[in-house]
Amino acid sequence: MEGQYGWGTLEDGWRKGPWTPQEDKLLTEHVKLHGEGRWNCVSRLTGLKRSGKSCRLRWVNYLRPDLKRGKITPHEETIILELHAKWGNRWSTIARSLPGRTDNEVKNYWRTHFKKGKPTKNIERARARFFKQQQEQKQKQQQQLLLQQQQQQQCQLEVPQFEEIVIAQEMQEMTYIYNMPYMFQGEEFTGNSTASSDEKSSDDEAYYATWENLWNLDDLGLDMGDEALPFYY
DNA sequence: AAGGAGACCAACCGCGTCTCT
DNA sequence: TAGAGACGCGGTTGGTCTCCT
Repeated sequence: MEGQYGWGTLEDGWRKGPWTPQEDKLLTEHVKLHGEGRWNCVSRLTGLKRSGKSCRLRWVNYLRPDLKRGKITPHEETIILELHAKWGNRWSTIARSLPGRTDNEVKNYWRTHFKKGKPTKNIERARARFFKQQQEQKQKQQQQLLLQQQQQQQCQLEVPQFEEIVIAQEMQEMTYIYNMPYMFQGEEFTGNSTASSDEKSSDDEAYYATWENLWNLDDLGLDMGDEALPFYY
């Protein structure tokens, strides 16, 4: 059974398609009165010819008063990238870290901006900046280690084992990546890009390859459990 | 000005998990 | 403990808008 019913269609007694302002009003009043949850009771209590599923979705994605309208900011974009690298397509988990944003919004944003290796200019700059800063960080770290070794040799102290040095470096990189979203806060990613392809060294390309994997995580079909590690492992 | 392409977003669907009886 | 219903999540679709040629 299917027929025209206002803007949408009526199927199995349930209305489908775009919501009308009247329906929105009914649903909003219902939630104000009874709170969220028990979505299957909504149609009975309000007279709305919408399934519980449809009501929940409309409320969560559109009617909730705490929703943030407008475009995703560069800072939010960075957070999305970071968390997607960490959790994959767990949109609701990612959305929880972005107050006022829904999983649907995050998912749509990811698909239009990053799916199929189509990073925006902002992301290109973010990547370039990430790489540059990480390189600087590494150089600094190596210089420090060298200095430390020299001092230890002079004092005839035991030099740290190679593994210890590597672990220390990795720890520092992890801290850096976790702090990325905060470093970009309130900025327009105007940092000088080092992304010029002609200037890339082989090391550069290795890092870029890592980022490319991040953009195409979906395509890898990875089954990441709760203990899934961030991409840089 | 018109048409095509791509971006954006609301909404639906299917499936897995949770909760209650 | 098992089954049914409710709920939540990720994937997908389709309509509208915007920009470019």
